[in-house]
Amino acid sequence: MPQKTYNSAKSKPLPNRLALYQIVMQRIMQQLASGQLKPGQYLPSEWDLARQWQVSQGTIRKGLNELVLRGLLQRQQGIGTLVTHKNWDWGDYPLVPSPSQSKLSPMVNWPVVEILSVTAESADAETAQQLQLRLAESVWKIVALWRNGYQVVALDEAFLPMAILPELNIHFVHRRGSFYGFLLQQYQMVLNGVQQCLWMQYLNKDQQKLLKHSESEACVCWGRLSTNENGALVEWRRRFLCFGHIALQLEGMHAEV
Amino acid sequence: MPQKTYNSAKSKPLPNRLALYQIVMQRIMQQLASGQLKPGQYLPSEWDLARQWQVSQGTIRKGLNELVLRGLLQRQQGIGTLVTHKNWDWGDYPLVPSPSQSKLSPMVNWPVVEILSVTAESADAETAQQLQLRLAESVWKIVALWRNGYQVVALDEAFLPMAILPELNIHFVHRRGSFYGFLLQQYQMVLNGVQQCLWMQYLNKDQQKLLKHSESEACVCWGRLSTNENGALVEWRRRFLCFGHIALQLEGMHAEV
DNA sequence: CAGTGGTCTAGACCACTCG
DNA sequence: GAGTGGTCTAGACCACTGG
Repeated sequence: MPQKTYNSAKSKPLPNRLALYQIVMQRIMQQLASGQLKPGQYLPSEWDLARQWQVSQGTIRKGLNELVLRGLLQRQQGIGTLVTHKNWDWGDYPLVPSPSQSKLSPMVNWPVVEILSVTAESADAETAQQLQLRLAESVWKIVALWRNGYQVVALDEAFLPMAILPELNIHFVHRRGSFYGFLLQQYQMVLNGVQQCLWMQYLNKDQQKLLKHSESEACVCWGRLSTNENGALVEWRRRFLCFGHIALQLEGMHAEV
Repeated sequence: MPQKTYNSAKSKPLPNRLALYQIVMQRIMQQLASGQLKPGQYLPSEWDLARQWQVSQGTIRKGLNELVLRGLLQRQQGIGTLVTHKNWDWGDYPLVPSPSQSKLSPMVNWPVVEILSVTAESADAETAQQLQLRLAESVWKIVALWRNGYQVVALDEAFLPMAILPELNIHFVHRRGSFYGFLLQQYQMVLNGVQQCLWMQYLNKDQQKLLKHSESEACVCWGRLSTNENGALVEWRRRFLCFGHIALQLEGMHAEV
């Protein structure tokens, strides 16, 4: 009689199936998106989850570790695993006082988003290249403004191929707090940033007005390209940043040893 | 007779010992620093390393995975594990054409560093706060200029507590290509970035001259705080960036699924 | 002390690449 | 088919936290 060893497929021999630890990740993320798991809340222990979902503790562990890397969870030896306070749409990075003016206490601020518009457009050269679309192919354009208190700190322009998200409901998007949470709940889609870059460019009139930015100065722009779990390019997002005496803290650049 | 199971200490019951997978990491990094392993070169297979260093394949695996996360190695299923082409001092991030002008081919450029000076100074307010020193405590200040071809792209100012690196040999530093490689070889010290942030500030006269930057415009500044493997703060580095039509590509923000 | 996450092992099978 | 990395299991022990 063969002993129970590696039952990879769980009766599903497809080559394209998700790994068990990825299913673990998805389950956790769905609980996050649905609100069943809230920031600050503790998860069941690894062994409990293993029993509950009928996989080994090591597999649960690997799945949770991936979510720790993504900044969704954090762990404390001897205590447990809990959900971080994270702003998905902003992209993990809080605002702090600029180091060059750091007499203040290190207050960490999370800006708040307001979605200004969701429109159907045709891809311009930049968007087409980033998302690997043909020129003028249909995309959704989402414009959003980030505020830290009363101060405007960033303008987002996100572009998503309409082919991938055909029935994106504009009103739904507007009502939600988190756009990425919306994607997860409506499309079971988890975005995974694959490339980021940083550059400077001059703003157009509309952008200047929204950011109250002067015409003569270039603005810092932070671009991010994201895929879904199948590797398809889903979003190209440009973020125009308005630093006052504020800095963007990119912490946790690597896993801690 | 007890079967061989978990022999954690390897005859070293200290509580502060490094984990085996961290020793694996150090060995690999030392081979990188010494030049025994070169960019593009393949490592022995996981099983070979496991036999060679008398640990299990899973432990080798975990160590290598950490180095993949740090961008030092990359893996290809069915092929092997190889050393990436990486510029330690620059911090992993290549220069690419700015997306807003992306008619060009996606040429990736690695800038070249020139160390301008290594001096002993006393910590100013910003440095003291970042490195958690007392005001005016002794630090090394290293100034370096980054060029992409003939174009100056960044100015680095790094501060390191003299207490941690008492005998830093100035001539040694100057002769080396990589400062972090130098630290690894001379001090067996591996820096681990723990915090990064991004802000804008005006440059002083010296900085303006080196970067050929105008007085009236603010410059993008990228700060990075690093510890050694014991968690001691070792370096506060400010990088003043001069984007032309160039962008800084921050790829591999998260582990790929 | 019990319970949690962290490390480690041994062994199995899967998926991919190449000759 | 041989060899590589990728996933998974079962079981062990360690290190930390709290009551």
